[in-house]
Amino acid sequence: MSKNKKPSDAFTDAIELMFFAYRDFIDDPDTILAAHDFGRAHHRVLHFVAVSPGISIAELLDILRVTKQSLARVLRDLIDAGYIEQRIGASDRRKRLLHLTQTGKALHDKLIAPQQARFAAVRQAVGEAAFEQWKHTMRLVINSEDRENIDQLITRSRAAAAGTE
Amino acid sequence: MSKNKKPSDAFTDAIELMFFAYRDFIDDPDTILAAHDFGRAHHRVLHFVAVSPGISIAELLDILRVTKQSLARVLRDLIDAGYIEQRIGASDRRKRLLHLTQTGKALHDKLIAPQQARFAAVRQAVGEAAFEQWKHTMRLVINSEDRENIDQLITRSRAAAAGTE
DNA sequence: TAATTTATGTCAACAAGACTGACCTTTTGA
DNA sequence: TCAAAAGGTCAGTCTTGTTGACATAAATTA
Repeated sequence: MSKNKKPSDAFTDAIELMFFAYRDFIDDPDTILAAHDFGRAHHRVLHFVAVSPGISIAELLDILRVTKQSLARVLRDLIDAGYIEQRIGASDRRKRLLHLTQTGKALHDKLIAPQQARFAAVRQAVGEAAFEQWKHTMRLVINSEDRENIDQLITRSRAAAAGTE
Repeated sequence: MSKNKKPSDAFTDAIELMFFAYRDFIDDPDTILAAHDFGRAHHRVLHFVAVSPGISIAELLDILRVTKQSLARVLRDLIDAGYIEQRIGASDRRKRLLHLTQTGKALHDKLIAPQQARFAAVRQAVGEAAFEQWKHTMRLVINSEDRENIDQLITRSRAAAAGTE
């Protein structure tokens, strides 16, 4: 009975999986952040500075898609608290290039750890191949016009991470 | 050089895919909602009432993981605007069971359409099997203690959707 | 050199949506 | 009958998003 679905009824499971997976995925860092009097907005800034050391304000605005004012507020908090430092650009002295301090790196590591553990468990459960397949599929959920930029960002992230050791 | 990664450097790509995929996934409905003077919070309520007709306030609070006050505000908006109606529970008259009105259903359809289109394109690109594999993997991103509840919710969603035709 | 554009900072004001804590009514069930 | 459960509501706070205006320093262009 009723194996027949309207086309418009499709994909509700996928949509709900996005909601619940994201909800849980973001929950562990949120708990840690609360203890530091920071919020998700601070986390996002910390993360993209971590993976793109030397990123400029304009680039960060482009990734986060928030206004200058929204960014300025949380960035100020992070700088004042000594987690991020600004360096004046060598080639273009108008630019403020952002870097994590040692404390900033430590906090980022602490925030990312539960998310890494989550994905380590997932890969463990489904296997390497299925996990790579998941990433490939997930990439296609992103707007097509953004994919190449994000590919580059992820490549840079890998390089930055490798440089940390 | 530096093919060797620290264990702590792993999964950054997966983490960023979560961020960007969710960002774009949520963007289309947001645009539609703005035209109706509603926000994401309204969307979430509308959605879970759509897929679980007759859901109670307490159940909805449990899914959304927000406070009674947060829910009350947006629910009030939706009821006042005629998108959701409350029916007093037959077996327990303390409960307010939530249902979409015809207008509510129409709005929900409009909001979910771009997300369905997004996943239709993804499934088209990767194939049925890989898409099912993606869903299986995505389910494991959810906290293990929540998975069975969500399985049931998704099953109910399917039933509700099938009943619509 | 002078004028313009770019990158960034900052101020004020506002809105959505989350939170806490208190207190209320209605209904149920022991 | 009375405590517990389901829900409603009030007041106040916080974070994070928004707009629009204006300021400064450095780079670029005419």
